[in-house]
Amino acid sequence: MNTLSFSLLSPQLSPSLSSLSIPTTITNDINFFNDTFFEKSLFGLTNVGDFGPSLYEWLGIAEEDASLVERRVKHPLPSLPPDAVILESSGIVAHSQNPAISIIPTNNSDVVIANNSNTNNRVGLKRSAKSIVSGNVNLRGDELDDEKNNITTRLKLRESTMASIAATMNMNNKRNKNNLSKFAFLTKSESKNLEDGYKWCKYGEKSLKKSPFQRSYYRCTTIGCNAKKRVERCLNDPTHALTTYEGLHTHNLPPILPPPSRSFGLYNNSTLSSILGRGRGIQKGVASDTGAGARARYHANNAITSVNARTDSGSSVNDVGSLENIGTGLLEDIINLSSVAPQYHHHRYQPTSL
DNA sequence: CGGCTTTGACCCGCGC
DNA sequence: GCGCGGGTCAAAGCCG
Repeated sequence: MNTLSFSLLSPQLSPSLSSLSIPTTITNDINFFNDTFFEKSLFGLTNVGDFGPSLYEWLGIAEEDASLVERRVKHPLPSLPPDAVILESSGIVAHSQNPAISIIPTNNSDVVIANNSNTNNRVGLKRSAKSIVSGNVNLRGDELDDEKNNITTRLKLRESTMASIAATMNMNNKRNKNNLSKFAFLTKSESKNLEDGYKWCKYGEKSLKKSPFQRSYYRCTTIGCNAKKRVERCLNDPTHALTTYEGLHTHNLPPILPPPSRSFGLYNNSTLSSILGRGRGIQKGVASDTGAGARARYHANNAITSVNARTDSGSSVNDVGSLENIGTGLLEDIINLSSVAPQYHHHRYQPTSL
């Protein structure tokens, strides 16, 4: 198997991520998706795990194998929307109620962005991973043709996805000047927030010199966690939101939501808002906590309560406890930024220039 | 009234 | 040293 290998510039921050090798060619070797892969992959780097199982399907891993993998890794992968489709041109777009529509580059220089006008060109991808990988299904002739197309498209997607992850990691490594793990996601979204399952506190917003749009600043609300993210509109395409993550989560995903489900819409913004309580619009629940500044938190009754230093008032957030209770997230929009937004080429990603 | 966002001020690093 | 621009702070204000 051909692989791409990278080394992190700041391994002291991520000891388990001192190097990364990912395949550049399609692999059906389940052994590749082992602990090392996940711990050293983008998912391990970002600790954005604890997602549903469907990315295994996305990657073309049979469900039974995915189950084995899930038992072996600490951080399952993002779930794929149930109505996700792969365009004939091998891009993937997640159509759902969730406004964070995924776009994955087909290669380093081509990105397919779907909209309602080209849905006729989509190839459905709702078959089980088992059927995709093993073909172990009873299909009519036309269905079999579709299935073959799906398999081909899926494998192409996996290949391009791996390449995309490699490119993203490579870009990230080159940017790691300040010993901070940093990477970005570009999502097609009317919302500013990419729902990743973590609970964020918005602590600032700035107008940017080089952009007519404002940048929002968030930090993870979990005590001791230094993860931050910034969200801004893509300069070239305001319909896309650029989310830049900085630092590593030191905890698992808080189980705010019900267990992973293939129902992507379950985690849309309105649902989040209703689950998480009162709020003002779409940011609620994703970037929510008490105000900025010194915060004290305590554990009580299997819950973390965030306490604002000014008001001593708390908001209930569930524990970050056992894996069995871990929720899910939607961080699945890995993209090679330079391919869709030229202004985001490597040299623009100096840690202090964002 | 509590929880959360907004927003102006302040801080800090960098380039000139 | 100064100014610019990005990042952060925290009081005020909004909303359910």
